[in-house]
Amino acid sequence: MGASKTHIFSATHNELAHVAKVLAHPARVAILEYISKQDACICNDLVDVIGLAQPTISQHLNEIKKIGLLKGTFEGKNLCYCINQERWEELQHSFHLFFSNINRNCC
Amino acid sequence: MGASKTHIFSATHNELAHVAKVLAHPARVAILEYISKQDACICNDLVDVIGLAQPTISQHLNEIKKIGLLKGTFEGKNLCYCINQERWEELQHSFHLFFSNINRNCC
DNA sequence: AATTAATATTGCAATATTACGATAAAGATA
DNA sequence: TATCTTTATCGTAATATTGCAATATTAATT
Repeated sequence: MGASKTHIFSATHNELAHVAKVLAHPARVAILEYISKQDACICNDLVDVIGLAQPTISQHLNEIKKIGLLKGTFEGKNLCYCINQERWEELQHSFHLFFSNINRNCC
Repeated sequence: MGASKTHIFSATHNELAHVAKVLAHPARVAILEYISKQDACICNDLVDVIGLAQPTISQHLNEIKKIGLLKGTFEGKNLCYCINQERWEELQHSFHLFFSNINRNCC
């Protein structure tokens, strides 16, 4: 087999897993941290900052974009993007919720 | 190629990615949520609760165990385990830190 | 010691991810 | 229009993950 059986899990569980998957690569963690700490939009220094080839960075950025964490313009040469703060806080909340639900009386 | 270039990233980034990878599968999210909400230790109902074959559950549990999220006894028939609360809070803090660092003045 | 009931490991097939060279596409500038 | 600069896509090889059947292991019970 090899494909995850997503249909047997709840939407909430699938969504958290889907987002976690994007954070499950150090390059994407590094990219997100770098962008989120910038004062202005990002243009083209990620390849130098991260240290992976340009196509690889482009693919990682696309994964991040797919879960809605980036906003800005993505057309042609003058692209300019940054963190989508609303989505960021949404995901922050999802992880907070997940980690909040723990029972204290156990072994 | 195909292998992540972990050596070019910081320990912090690698660690967060490593933990996120464990959360990057709905079965493991479901398992963690189920265990964390139990009043007592877990014995053997996970296969029924989750709906995957016993070897698959065992493998997922092992992934969770590897990042230190489970504590208890894991020997033979009478195994009995639950969430390692200290580690849980440690990871909670890591994700909180990651999501806290965002700059507000952007596009 | 044999049986039973539970989890762990092995082996394998299917699928997904990672990375990058080559190339394409888009837009600014000469 | 030709050129330059930058990002996106394609193609491909290497590696990792997912899932389960078969089997092994473990320890309690008979």
